[in-house]
Amino acid sequence: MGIKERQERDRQVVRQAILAAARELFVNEGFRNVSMRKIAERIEYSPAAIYGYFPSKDDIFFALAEEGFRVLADSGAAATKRVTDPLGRLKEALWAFYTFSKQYPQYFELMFLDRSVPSLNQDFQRFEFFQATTARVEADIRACIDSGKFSVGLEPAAALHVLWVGILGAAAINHTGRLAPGEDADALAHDLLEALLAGFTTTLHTTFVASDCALTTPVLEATHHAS
Amino acid sequence: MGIKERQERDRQVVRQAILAAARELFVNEGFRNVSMRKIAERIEYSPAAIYGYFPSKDDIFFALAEEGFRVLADSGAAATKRVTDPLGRLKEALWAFYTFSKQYPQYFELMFLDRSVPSLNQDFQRFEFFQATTARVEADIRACIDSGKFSVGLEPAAALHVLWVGILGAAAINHTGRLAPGEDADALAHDLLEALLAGFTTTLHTTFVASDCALTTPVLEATHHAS
DNA sequence: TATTCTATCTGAACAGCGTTCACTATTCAT
DNA sequence: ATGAATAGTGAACGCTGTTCAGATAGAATA
Repeated sequence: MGIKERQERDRQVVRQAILAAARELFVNEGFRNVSMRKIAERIEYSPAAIYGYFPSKDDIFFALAEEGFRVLADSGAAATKRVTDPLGRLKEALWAFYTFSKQYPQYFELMFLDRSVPSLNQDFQRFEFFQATTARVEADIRACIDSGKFSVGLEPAAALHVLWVGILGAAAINHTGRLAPGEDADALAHDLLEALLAGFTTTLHTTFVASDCALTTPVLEATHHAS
Repeated sequence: MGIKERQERDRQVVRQAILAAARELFVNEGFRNVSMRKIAERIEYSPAAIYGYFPSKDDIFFALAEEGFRVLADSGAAATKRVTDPLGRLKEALWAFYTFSKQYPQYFELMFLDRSVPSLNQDFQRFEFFQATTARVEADIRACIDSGKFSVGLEPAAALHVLWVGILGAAAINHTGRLAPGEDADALAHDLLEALLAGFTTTLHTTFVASDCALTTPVLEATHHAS
């Protein structure tokens, strides 16, 4: 009674072929150059055939994003494998994220910058790989706090988000290339992490209080923006 | 001999009508929902007519981005208008950027996140408004350093980029909404700036040296990434 | 005034896109 | 051998940015 199994196996082969073709277009030709017809041409099927395996183009991107999170998680694991010092592990993990954004710019854009894939906007928190990774880094941050290396007045989860969002900004600016001519994105990412970690080791939590400026309310209430 | 002038005036009227229609679609319906045909329908012209005013759709987006930079520059100017303290001005300017990203998400995406408009990738440094604004903030940073408020071992330009890239990351995460369920983007942006400024006031510049980890070389040389 | 020239706008078309659907061909279960 | 289920196709729908020949209107010239 191995017929059903073989059929299922065949299905997976075609499914993987679709994903491989999509991934190749995605990585090499870029995000916007992936089309159902191009995928179909590469696997020598008709465009309509793909819809027997994926409900829509978005679902293909969703599957690619899952791959991306797997690769990112493995990158982080590999980067922190040989380091036992919590602060060292933290640095490695953060830099692994930045490195990932440079090595797989298309994946990075899909996973963290793009808004055009509805399923990704909705089910973002479902990616276990990402959750597992953040949990691991969070533990390192907690260790840094407990050992007195960090005196930041933040919960580990919040501190992680601060660091991660910071390096995300550096990755984003490197991705778009929107930098002043003389600036180097790598040095920028480096300096940013340095400043953030320095702030974590010494912050008295009084530098940036809300009453200093209009931090809690929008600065622009009425603008001259044309409607 | 006012005929040429009137013709030119009429041209500008139509040109502005095109931009107004594009802007309305852009702001209300979103980035990807702007199409030449929809613009044409709104101004009651044929789609082809637009090409007499803009060489391509990209150039319309370029013009919208210019508007965006103007709005952003004005936001920054308004936010820092009543503040004379350099550090206060710096905070206001940074927060004005974050506020802008929330108030005009479509502009923000076009100006700082998107890569699908070729002309923006190429001519980014040509936006004078942005340059003028950064120069002003840079002066405030220099004042902070000179007065001893900042002991950061960075040039004002580099320090500005660090701060700006940090808040850009917070804006980006708020834009995509890719945050853990319990997290608040505003608080995150706040904590990030706090940590960065704290790092600037106290950093000994020895926290994050390259030799500590593989900061200068990619962590992922060989991955299991399917080719 | 009649004619030529110029600028502007249109309709139709091209090539591409995601997606749907009636239909065929193949394979499995009875 | 017959009926049912499955996989894949070709054609089409409505959309996209863009191009181009032709029409129309107005200004400049004779």
